[in-house]
Amino acid sequence: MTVPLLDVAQTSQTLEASPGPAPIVRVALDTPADDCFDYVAAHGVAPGDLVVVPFGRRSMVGVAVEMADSSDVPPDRLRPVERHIGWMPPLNAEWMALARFAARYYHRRLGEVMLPALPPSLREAETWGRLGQRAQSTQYRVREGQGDALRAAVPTRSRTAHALAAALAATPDWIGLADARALCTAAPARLAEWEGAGWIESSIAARRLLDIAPDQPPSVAPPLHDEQRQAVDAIAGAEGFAPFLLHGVTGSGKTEVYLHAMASLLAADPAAQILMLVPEINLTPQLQARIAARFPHEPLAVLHSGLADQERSLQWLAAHRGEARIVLGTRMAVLASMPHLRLIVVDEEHDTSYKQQEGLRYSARDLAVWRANQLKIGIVLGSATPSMETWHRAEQGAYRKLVLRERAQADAALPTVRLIDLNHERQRQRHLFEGLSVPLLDAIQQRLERGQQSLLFLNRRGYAPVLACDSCGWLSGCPRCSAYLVLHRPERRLRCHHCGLESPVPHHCPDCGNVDIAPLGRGTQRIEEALATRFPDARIARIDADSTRRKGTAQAMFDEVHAGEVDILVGTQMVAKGHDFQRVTLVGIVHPDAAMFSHDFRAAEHLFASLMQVSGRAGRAGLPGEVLIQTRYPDAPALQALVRHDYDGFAASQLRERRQASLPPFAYQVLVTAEHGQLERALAFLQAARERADACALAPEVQLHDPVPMSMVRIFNKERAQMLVEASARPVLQRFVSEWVQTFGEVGSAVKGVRWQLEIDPLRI
DNA sequence: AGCACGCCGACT
DNA sequence: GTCGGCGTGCTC
Repeated sequence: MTVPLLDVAQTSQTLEASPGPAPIVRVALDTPADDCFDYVAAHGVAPGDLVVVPFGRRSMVGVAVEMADSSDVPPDRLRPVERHIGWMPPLNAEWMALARFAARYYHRRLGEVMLPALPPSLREAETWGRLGQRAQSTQYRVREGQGDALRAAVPTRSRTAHALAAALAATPDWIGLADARALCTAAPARLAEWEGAGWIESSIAARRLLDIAPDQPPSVAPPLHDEQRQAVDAIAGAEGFAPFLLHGVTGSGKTEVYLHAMASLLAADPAAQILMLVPEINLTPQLQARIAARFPHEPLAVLHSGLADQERSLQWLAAHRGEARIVLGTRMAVLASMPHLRLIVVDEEHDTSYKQQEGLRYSARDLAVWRANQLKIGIVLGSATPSMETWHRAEQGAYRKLVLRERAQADAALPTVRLIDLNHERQRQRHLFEGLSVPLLDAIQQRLERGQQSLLFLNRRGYAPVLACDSCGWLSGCPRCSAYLVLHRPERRLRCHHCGLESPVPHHCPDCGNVDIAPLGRGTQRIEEALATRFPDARIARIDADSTRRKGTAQAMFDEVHAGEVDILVGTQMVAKGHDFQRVTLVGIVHPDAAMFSHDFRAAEHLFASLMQVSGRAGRAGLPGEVLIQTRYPDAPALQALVRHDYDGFAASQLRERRQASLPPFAYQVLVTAEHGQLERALAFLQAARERADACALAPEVQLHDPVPMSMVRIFNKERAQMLVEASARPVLQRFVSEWVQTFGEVGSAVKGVRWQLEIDPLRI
């Protein structure tokens, strides 16, 4: 079959021919000035379309939100839409409702949510053309005015045809690949007939359809154990909004549950799309491979910030047009347009990466839950250590709890967790070797002798966190931040991990001239070096943000570990997530104590989660695993709970404390941060804002704490202060904040030059 | 947020 | 006499 390609110009022309007056269009633009701006609509502009409009003296891309007959803006000030994207199906009402919710909830303008949610090439009108050419090649377009005829011709009793009809009813002019697939499997003859009748213009999509059914069989799904089976049945059998917490230790086979549930859904509904979120880019390649192997016939799109602009846009468009049946991505993917979304999976739901820490500070996990509720579909939140928020909701019955108690491989038991009491070690006159205790070193030695792997975890990259002068007490502080410059020995540089400042390592103390300046404390580089000294024959690898800076090195290093080419692996948080190291039988946690002194009430929760996660790397394939934790605080509840593998008990005690102290999830919080060259000004801004709060309606029901300097008070020469606002009910807090932020403009006039930000549901305080 | 206009100090 | 500092104000 020869397939005609559409060109973009032709498509735009056909669209412009469509009738209808609708003189005004409201457009969302990425500016804090307002939610929408009114324009005189061009022919064919419809809600959900991307448009280019004049704004001030430049042009901007915006989203046409709705049509209107009139505007509050005087007619002589209304300007016309310059052009609109011709070839992209409009964003649907559900997507716009999601954006609207996020804008309201996070107190941002509509356009500030909508436009950053689009891939970069769509936000820039200059790149529309090229993208259009490429994107055009994968879709069908229903000829103008033929939608009804096509609908009428769809055989009504076929389930796939129903899906097609529904899709056509939603967006009459466009058929995505998923619908075309349905058509082809349901009625290939009919498709040819319709094409013959000139109702559809087909493009390369047809060829892609043939490509998509490749020869290779799907990878064999391993048999499920009972708990997995029950979980899959529950998820697959659920109707309407169905939130699940899948609680299972590392290695209990959560991913298999996801894959089986996905398989069941994809089979049941030929148009269905599934969204799967993972915390980090690093985790996408291996999961992508696993999904592609299991579902070789299903188009899979991947969305994360590591993709080149054009590629990301094409992946996004595949999701948007319903072509991609599975979308795998990081937090940004929660805002992807997916017209046939039927199931959401949030893996490692407790992971703090789901919270965007700049710009629109959204929680992808929370938005995912909202989205599932909006669409009345299922959502699975998976974790070995659920967040207290999620756990609490599950305990309350708002989420259905699915538990995987056993490890999937019957021969893989939970690892033995032992605490190495450093106080005790010292009493026995046993000295640490570069921060490594005798029992830990012995355990590593044993693994080397047995040909097994060891993993050492510490959450500090670099060689040493600070350089110190012995004689005068000088410390290598960052001139721009209230942080120390970290020594990176291989590179012979001092680096600030907060502002990026770099300087060469000084040969003598800049204050007193003393040449005896020494690194204080230990990071991954120093531990790597120490191990190399102690175990000269061992093959040692270090995985952290420094060693994997170059693209692709992380994957290559993980591959080496998997291939058994490494004896000892040293790493940060990066090694804790997602990777199944089959031959690691020892996990050593070098220095967990810093977290015990944090002011953050979530520190214990996060410590427990990260230690539990890294512990899970030990002992997976029939070899018993051991976890050794060096600590000076062996009585810490998080460590004691870890020894007992007792998440439930730990969570119960955490929640008890939180309830007593009225902390989340028993209270709701908003953090206001202010930034200025002088701390006093930042504090003054917050104080002024606080004084305005009394005039707001719900002020008596919220608690405003004192403005205080942030714990990292200075970054890049900006002093930062914060003020915490709390209430016992979310709606109260939301309504209060909505009213209160409107006074911030006046506050800004009173205390000038201060940059402020609102963070809803802050994670770190 | 951008990006203008607008009104006061050091330079050819 | 101009270049440029960022204070104030607007964008349909």
